[in-house]
Amino acid sequence: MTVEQRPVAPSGGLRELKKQRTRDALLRVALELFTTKGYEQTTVDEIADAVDVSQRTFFRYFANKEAVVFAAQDAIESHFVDALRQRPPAEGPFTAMRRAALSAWDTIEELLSPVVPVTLYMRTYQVIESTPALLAVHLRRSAAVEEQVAGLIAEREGLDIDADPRPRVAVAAFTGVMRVAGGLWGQGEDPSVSAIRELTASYLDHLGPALADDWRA
Amino acid sequence: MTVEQRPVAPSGGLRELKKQRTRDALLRVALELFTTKGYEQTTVDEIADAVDVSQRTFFRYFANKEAVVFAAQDAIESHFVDALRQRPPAEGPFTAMRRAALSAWDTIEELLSPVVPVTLYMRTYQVIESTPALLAVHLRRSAAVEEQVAGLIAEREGLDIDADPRPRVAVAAFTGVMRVAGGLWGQGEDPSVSAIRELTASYLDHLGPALADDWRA
DNA sequence: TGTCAACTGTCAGCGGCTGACATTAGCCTC
DNA sequence: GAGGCTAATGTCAGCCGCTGACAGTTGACA
Repeated sequence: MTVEQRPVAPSGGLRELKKQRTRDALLRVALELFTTKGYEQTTVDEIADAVDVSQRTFFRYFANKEAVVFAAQDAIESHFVDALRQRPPAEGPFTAMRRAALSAWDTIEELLSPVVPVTLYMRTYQVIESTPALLAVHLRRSAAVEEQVAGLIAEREGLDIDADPRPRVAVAAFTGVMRVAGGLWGQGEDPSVSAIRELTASYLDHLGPALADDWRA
Repeated sequence: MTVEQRPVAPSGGLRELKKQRTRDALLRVALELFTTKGYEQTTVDEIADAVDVSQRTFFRYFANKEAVVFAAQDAIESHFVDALRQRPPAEGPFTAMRRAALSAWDTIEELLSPVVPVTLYMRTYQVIESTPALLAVHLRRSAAVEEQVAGLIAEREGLDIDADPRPRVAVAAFTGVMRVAGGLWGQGEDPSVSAIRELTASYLDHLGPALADDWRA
């Protein structure tokens, strides 16, 4: 009942519907402000005022100012994890992660658009990458996902995650590369889904060669 | 008292010395408090009071509360970068990074002890790993170092960092593994330098095997 | 319609942090 | 030494994020 409701699950009730509306309004207004005047330049009071709601109410919907920024990211991350779960067990760890990532990008529009315009999210991502405080939180959240993914990989391979280092190591390398791609995309000029998708694919392709200690081959 | 003493060292001024002392005092008191009662449970006012200094003065020495925590980390990171710079150019990227990391751990005592007791730093590291806000900042800082290291690697190999993805990819994989080791060490029970050193070495050894897509070999 | 529970607003307050201005104290010259 | 200069510090006021407490409002449901 507190802060982390799902954007979905409407199901009748005027009360529920109003809540849904306020939450959506807060989310969109906030992202709009963040992407136009910047995250730190935007005050929680401004957001609340724009939605005609008290500041206290804002904090009843979102645990803190950051939480608004990562509301969409939440969905995306579990989207990727779901995709990974559906990979056939025969695929090796890297193949599975790679395909899960790419297929997650492919279906991101359907996932996001009910909640937030996709282009707004894309701009939000760039705000994350360029705002130190947000980047820090983003990295920490990624680390948490990473741990979860490592667990999944260990499970797929029938390994004990605390006994065999390979799941965590492989996932660390994988998400490290993903992060590089995301970072470069955030700095680039093409804020489209296809751009980040291609970057991801290309950089993952370079992981193997990059690990050889002799690059002059 | 009668004899006028000329300061032998040019940096000997009383003013400079006092500044040094307050800074050191703030640093140690802060780390001591953080490691005993926790980072968020410690107030900047407490720290300042313990050193008989106004809160405002604290913020003149450290940009923010976090900065105290990472003061030592600063030294360590540039220590590693320096070690990497001194690696013979013939070494491949991974060999160079690996040896730089291990040699940095080997000489960490001499580096730290003038500023802060090494055991205090070790405990501080565990506070970082277990405090979400600090972990986030730590990861962001690591990302910055990563970028710097990628530049160095590119330079060693005579590559254009924006044209060839391999430097960033390799470094991302490398530091990903380092982070896993650091995280596990922070959760473990042996807060010694040798423990983290061994963990680091062992996990780096697993990077190659972990990247093979078939782990049943 | 009236009761109950959920949702919201208001208020007071804490902690991190900053700008502005006054005060102290090291430094340097005469 | 006395006095002027300036860096370092203290004090004060205030913003912003965030929280607990309490009271008022408004859906839900008998």
